[in-house]
Amino acid sequence: MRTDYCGELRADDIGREVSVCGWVDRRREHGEHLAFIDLRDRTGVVQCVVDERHDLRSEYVARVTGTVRARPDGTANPTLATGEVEVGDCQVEVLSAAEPPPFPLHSRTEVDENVRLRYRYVDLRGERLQRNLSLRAAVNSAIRRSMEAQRFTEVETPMLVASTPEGARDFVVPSRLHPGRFYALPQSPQIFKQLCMVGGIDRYYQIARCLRDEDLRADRQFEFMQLDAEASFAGQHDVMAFITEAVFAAVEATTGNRPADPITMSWTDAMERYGTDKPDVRFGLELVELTGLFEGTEAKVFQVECVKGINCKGGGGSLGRNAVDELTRKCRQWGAKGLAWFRVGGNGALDGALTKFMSDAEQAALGPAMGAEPGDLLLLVADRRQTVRDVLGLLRLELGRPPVTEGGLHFVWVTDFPLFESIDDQGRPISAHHPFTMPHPEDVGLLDGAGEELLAVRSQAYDMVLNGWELGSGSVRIHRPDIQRAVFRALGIGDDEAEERFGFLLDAFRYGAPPHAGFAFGIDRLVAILAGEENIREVIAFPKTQSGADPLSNSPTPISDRHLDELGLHVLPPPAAG
RNA sequence: GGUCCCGUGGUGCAGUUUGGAGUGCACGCCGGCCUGUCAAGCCGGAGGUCGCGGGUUCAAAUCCCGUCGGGACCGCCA
Repeated sequence: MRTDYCGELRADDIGREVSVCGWVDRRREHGEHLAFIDLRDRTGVVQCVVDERHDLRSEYVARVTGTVRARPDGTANPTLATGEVEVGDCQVEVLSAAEPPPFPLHSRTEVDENVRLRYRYVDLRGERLQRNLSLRAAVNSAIRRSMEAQRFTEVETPMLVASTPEGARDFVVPSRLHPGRFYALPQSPQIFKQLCMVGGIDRYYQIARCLRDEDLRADRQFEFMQLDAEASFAGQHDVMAFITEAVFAAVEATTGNRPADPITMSWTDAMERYGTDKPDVRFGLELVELTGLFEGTEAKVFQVECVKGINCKGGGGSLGRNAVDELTRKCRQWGAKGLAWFRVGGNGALDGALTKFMSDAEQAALGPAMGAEPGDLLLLVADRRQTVRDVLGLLRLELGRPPVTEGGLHFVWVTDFPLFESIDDQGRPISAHHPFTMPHPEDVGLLDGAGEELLAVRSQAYDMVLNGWELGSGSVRIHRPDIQRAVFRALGIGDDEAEERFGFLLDAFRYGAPPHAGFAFGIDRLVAILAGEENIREVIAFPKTQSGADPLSNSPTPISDRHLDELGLHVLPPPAAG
């Protein structure tokens, strides 16, 4: 049916008789007979010169047979890859007529996403999604090649698994053969890949679909793809090297360049300097520690556990009172009591509502501590340390985060995460990762502590961050029963509970578990950044909206009573409004 | 669970602040003219429940309340 792709015809092809197939991208008619038809397929467009009358309209599907020829002098189109040639003496065969598209396919107008999703099959024809999906395919392919070159074996793990109470909310699937019982769709292949290690697979990988029933965001869908990997007889640095190699192979395959080596930063450093565990190091505006400067201060707002600030360079002039009020409002929404701000005057003196509560020494020290120059705006938050970090971390992004397409690719490995993220009401620690994460070897002794002391225990867990996006995380897993017992004891998990929740994994470890470590990273996010998209929906063929619906297929839908009966399910009426 | 933004012919917008006839722009669509265009050009035309419901008013796209849909974010995502 077809001899060539539209977008691949070149001067070399002049004189050849070709058949091309595709969609009518655009037509330009001149009188009753002559028309220029731009025929489009996934490779691009080629101009076809049609001399007979044809009813060819936008998005008609056609097969055109003709002779490739040079365009007449002065009519070549240098903006087009096929611009030196055209297909002449065309015979046209309409393969499908088409209604006018529900929205323009070219990228000059940003069409409402709901409309694009309802007609996703039309949207997919556009240059943007064609480019993004082929980039995605190239990333997947490069990752597979890289993992295989590093002697990882691809293993497929089940989609219907046992529900576990930890972590994200599960999607559940009712069992027909076991009424009243449910499978869960996997949040990740975590348990299975560790079982693979016990099973001697040695190095496992999978480009795995993972599902979590949590609220959607620009960087989160219900279902997403991860490069999931685990290696036996390997530690943190081995795994970081494997993953860096796979990610860099994907970047190189799609951009042609190998990125700069990742920097490594401890979790504590990331939190103190960037206010987040996923630092975007493309820009400055780092958090400055000011707690010591305000020690013994008279100013009540600064008599707190922690004071930190951001120097918004030049913000004294560029940000007016309304803008600063808006920032204050946001800081309150993020959990701060307020935002203290000072404009730096021409002589370096500070101007702000709080100066009257501060000593001369404090006023004199604040500017130099923050590297202030005339015209800067100093933004301070005082509160519990965790609140200060969180709020200033968000404020920093608000003030300076560049668009995804700017600033290059800055990879960061964040290491030495705490083993426990916080202490609950009963004084028990809450796992930061999962309870099989190996503590830092220097901190194993601290596991016998209690309460707040446990928060000092570091773990051998590590995240890969790219331009402020958390690409993924991994850890060294506990394979020694004594350490596992100590962690469970710290978490307040008794033997019976451990058996009930994680029994089959613990059983497996009794039969010869190699030391192992692993990682998983989100392919959607990596592809989005490489594609210059702020939103992973732009790199997913059929994504869901923020409310978890698919405007194309109308999922989720009700199911029939007969179907429910078969599953032994009864649907309650929705809770009454009000 | 919460905060904020958006909803006007097929598409993108203006109009909403300060209520006064569905007013306007660009693209697309339909018809006509046009033999070297390429975002073709020129002429003409069609196309509207201003998301939906209620309220205020002589009068609502515009003000108020509610609701639905979309988006960004907080919570949530071990």
